[in-house]
Amino acid sequence: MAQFRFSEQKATSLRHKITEDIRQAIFSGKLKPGDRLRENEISKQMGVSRGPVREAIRVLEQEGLLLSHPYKETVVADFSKEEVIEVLIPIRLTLELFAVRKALPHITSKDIERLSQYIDDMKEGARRGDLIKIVDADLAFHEYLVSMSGLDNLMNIWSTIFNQIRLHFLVQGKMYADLNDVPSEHEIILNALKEGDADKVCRELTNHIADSNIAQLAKSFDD
Amino acid sequence: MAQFRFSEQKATSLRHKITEDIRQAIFSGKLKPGDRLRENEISKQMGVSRGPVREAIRVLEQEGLLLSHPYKETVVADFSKEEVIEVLIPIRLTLELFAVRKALPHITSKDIERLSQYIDDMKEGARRGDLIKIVDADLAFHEYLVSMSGLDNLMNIWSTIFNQIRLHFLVQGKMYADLNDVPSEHEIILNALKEGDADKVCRELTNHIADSNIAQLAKSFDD
DNA sequence: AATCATAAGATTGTTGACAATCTACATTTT
DNA sequence: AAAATGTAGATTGTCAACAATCTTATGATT
Repeated sequence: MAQFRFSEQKATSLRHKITEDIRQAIFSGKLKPGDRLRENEISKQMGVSRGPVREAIRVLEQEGLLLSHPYKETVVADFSKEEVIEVLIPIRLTLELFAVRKALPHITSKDIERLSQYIDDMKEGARRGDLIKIVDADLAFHEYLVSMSGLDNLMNIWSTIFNQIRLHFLVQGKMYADLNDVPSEHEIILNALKEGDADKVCRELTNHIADSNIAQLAKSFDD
Repeated sequence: MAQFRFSEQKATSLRHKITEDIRQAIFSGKLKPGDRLRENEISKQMGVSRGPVREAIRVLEQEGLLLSHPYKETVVADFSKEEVIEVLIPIRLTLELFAVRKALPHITSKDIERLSQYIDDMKEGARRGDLIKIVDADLAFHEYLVSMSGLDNLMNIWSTIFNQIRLHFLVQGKMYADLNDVPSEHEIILNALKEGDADKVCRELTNHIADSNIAQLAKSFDD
């Protein structure tokens, strides 16, 4: 096995899996905002003790996905439409613009290829009416965009904010006005990236994130 | 006691106090970047069990102040000068500008008064050469500025970033070029706030945060 | 009936013991 | 001596029991 290399084994622990499981339960809609989490119930269902469950809760609380006060119940967080529109989305946009400006100078053809792939996924999702596939590809596209900055810290903050927005949209139900718009909007961004025009990329990103998202939310101002 | 109201009693718990104690140890310089945290040692010194200590570690890990991997040691995080200059300070500035624009329309004379008080504290600190007093007042000024936006979520994100920056400056030692500049720089911002000129406030804030901080860091580019 | 007090049960917080894993050092092997 | 192997001790991860606090239901008091 001269040249062969095994891929690195990242040690894991119960609390990491539990954290991921709960997060997954939230983003799959099985746990909705306001739903209560009982440590006992969770640990019994998972077949583990309450210790690691509590640690997972602390992590998710810090991510803003859970709310918890001493001796009081823990519930899934809820983000008001106002907070999403006025705070979360503008912050997300700011971070993403910042990331893209950082990334643009040293972007490679591999990056373009990968972003292209995500757009293809969106197209296929749109064709088959597979909302989950579109959501996943949408997330993957933007996540990769931010990761291209190479700034771990930025990535972490962005993820936190993005997840909060995501949770709000999830509970709102309607995420996109028209599934077919999703790939085309991202294609515009990708094209601007290819041209290497930072200002244009930012302009299109702003269009995409701020305008479309907020318009989508504003439309349902009656609930 | 017709009109009187007691201040709310927020129930607390060991893990909160422990979290605060460790955070305090970091910001007081007793724990420096790279220093190792042993759960056993901490719990014995504090006279508590490891459970709440571990939960506190999870919280601080999520805040970016500690680094921890399964079965590996936990250490105090370190932020490179590059990361602080290129990422953390720009993000901090962005968030603070955002907060100030949100706050400006409904700012009150009470707010102005309070900010004024912090500047007085800076002056007294400068006169007595009390660095800690200046640092505290500086933090309090900006924290209050952000809190005036009324956006809890924004406040949380800002605090996280600010603490990371703070940790870096702490370890660098030299925080201000000249103690006497601190109150005057903040006075400029306060005056712009009084005028209610959002653009001017933002311009001065940018000057204050980006330029002075970064210049201060850049000066010591030899380490 | 509405308010207050009380107690039982449920839930979260904390603890000390045990298990899994890592680290550093000693031992062997080459 | 250098590299590989194998312990012993230290450290982190997990567990199950116990304590503190909250919540709810019940009954007493007005």
